Amino acid sequence: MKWDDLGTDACPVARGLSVIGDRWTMLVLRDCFLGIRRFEQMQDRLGITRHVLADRLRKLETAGVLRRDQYQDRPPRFEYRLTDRGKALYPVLVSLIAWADENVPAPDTTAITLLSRETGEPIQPILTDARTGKRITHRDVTARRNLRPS
Amino acid sequence: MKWDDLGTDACPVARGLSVIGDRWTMLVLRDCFLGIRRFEQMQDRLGITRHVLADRLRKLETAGVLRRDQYQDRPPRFEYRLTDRGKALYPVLVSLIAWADENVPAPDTTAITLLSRETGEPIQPILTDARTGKRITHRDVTARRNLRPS
DNA sequence: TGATGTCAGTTCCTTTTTGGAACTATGCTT
DNA sequence: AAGCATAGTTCCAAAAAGGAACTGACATCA
Repeated sequence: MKWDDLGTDACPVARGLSVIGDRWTMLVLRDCFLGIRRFEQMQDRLGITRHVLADRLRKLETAGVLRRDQYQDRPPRFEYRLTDRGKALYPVLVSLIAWADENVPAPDTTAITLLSRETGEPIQPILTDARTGKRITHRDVTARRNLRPS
Repeated sequence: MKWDDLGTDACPVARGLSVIGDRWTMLVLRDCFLGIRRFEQMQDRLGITRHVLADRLRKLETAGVLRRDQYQDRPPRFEYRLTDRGKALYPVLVSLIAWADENVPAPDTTAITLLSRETGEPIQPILTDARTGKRITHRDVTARRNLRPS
């Protein structure tokens, strides 16, 4: 498999990674979820080089994950916002945060906790099945490859 | 920020991506979750170049996500298995699958469905808070940066 | 008026990473 | 003896990322 073919692969993992599976994209999206919208701000925060950032934003726009809005005419200025498709990536981000918090040691100065906006209590994200309400672990699940009639 | 510094960043997203945030790593782990254990098999399935695969496996072993087991002495042969830390990545993988299935169109020949091993029914993974049982969306959550006393 | 600053990029060049193919080493099978 | 299997390594070319400077349209400051 070649990187450029991931987007049309039968496997959803491959297709997903064709959009978010590179060094910087999820960090860009993290900033979007934190409310960062502008090029300069992202570049300052991420330390990514400008043309790589421009390229990623273009690709995310093409993929329908971000929308590029003009917020001022003269001179023309743009900001990037998550679309619904982008917002739908939140579980991926949260799962990653939960994993990293437990499995990749933080430097001892800072860390981040997710809090319920309602109660202010820390949340503990787990994956459940919407139908049964039961927790999902890799032991409970198999994968079926569906061949559609052609 | 530089790529090599991600691993010690205060942000768990950055730390997580320092382990799994490159082009191929999650595809390698997908195969591991599917029961693939050997170098040749992974290389055949992924089409990744051999030295990149060797490098990723080494890094995943160093990160404690995979364990390299010798399964035969003469000649020495090894296989790679998920550790508990690796298995803990399952929610990230499932969230990605769920997102891609809905948001990155598949070619019309095949797709993959996750099934409950118990009931055989398709599962519909959602993220919930283990404490309250409520569904987690990005509107319900804020992030707190914890400064520990030094 | 000129100098400086902001924003959203682009351009140019260097360094790093990846791709592609061949090669190594050890034993097993025909 | 000639392949085959496994788990890599080595070498070179191509692609991607890093770094720094530059552009263009405006605003602000002195």
